[in-house]
Amino acid sequence: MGYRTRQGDMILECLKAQGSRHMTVEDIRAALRDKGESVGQATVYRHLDRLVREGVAVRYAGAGGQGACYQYTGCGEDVRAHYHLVCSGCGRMIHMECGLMDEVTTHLLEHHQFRVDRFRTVISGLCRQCADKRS
Amino acid sequence: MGYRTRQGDMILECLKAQGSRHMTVEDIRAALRDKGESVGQATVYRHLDRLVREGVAVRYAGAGGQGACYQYTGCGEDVRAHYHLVCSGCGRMIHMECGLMDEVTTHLLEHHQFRVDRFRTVISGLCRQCADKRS
DNA sequence: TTCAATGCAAAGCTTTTGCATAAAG
DNA sequence: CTTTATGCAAAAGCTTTGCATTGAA
Repeated sequence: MGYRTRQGDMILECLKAQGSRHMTVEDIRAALRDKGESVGQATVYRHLDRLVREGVAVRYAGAGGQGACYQYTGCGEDVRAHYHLVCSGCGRMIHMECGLMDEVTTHLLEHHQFRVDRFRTVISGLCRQCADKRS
Repeated sequence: MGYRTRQGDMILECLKAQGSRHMTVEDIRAALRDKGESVGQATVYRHLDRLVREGVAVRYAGAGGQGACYQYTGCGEDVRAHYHLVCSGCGRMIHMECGLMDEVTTHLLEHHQFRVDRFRTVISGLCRQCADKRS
């Protein structure tokens, strides 16, 4: 399902190379441009949507309401269920495997008729270090 | 600094009347239209920006990069805690005020050293209707 | 009378879509 | 050869800006 292309590989590489940092669509295009490559913006959007759908990346709103941020998670569909916490201070991502969150998933389904998509859900907040720094 | 106007008062009233719920710019215009009032969208944006700057309201990103959400805070009083569920099928947003989620907030802080920001956190998934439609 | 606020329309952004062309399998 | 991916440009949202006009003080 889906052909493998040079552009797709390059976009994924770009995200991976950023480690715990997120990138906007323009960040990605700029990074590719620096390597002498040019990829259409529609193509970037289409690949990022796919990566998010597959759980390889997450998408969340950037500061100030501007363009969306994308970040590599390094986990595919077959990885054990977990949620992603992203620190809005340092950008670090925490993979959270926890019984309580499994309970939440079940609770939302049974009591709120809502089927959570863990791959699209990003819990935003501050990690310990960043929270300390601000108080 | 600034004149007091009918439009400004009406917009603030609108937000206040929603209590712990947020509104988009269009929600506000629609509510005013229901009262037989018509306020230009630029005016609504300008007032909301001001209210956010003054700390009277907060702004956060809505679903999938769509319109921003604004919520009355009551000048520093705590906004009543709730999480946002967004259906990726129909785009509808569900406000979830629930004891279990309060527990989650506490749990994340105490066991994962993570301070959740409810306004930036959007739980993505499918609502009942959309889930049924797809199976 | 003065100066800020309004409303409209135009402009700016980000993201999506349609379609002919190129590339993968 | 068939099907998917690409890239361009156009379209589609949301938000901001410019400017003549209205309304507050």
